[in-house]
Amino acid sequence: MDQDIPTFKKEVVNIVMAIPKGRLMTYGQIAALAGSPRAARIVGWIAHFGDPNLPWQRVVSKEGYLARGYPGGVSGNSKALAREGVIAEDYKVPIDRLLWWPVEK
DNA sequence: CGAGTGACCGCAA
DNA sequence: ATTGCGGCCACTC
Repeated sequence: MDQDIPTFKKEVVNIVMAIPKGRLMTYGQIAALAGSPRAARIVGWIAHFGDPNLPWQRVVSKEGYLARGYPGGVSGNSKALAREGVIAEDYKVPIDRLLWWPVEK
């Protein structure tokens, strides 16, 4: 199907929207799945001007640190995650065991 | 049309 | 370990 350059953006949105509750994903991961492993910045840009309806709260940095531009700051992000059962300690989440992979076995 | 920015990541020194 | 820079795509001025 006319993937027609589905616009990297569309891919990112699709992936983020597919993140299950209680799971986390990193910008680099999403960017890589979208087609560019180095376009993590674009993912961040999309988060700001893309679709605010997507669970960006489940999207964190490589080490598990919450995003900076999130509405309310990391505090709002950590609270949103806590609501889903994700324990954010020191504005950081145990991504090591909560990191979700789409092709994950 | 050209340049700059952006919620990041990876490598080099 | 920390600091600094480049890179990628899309959008705004």
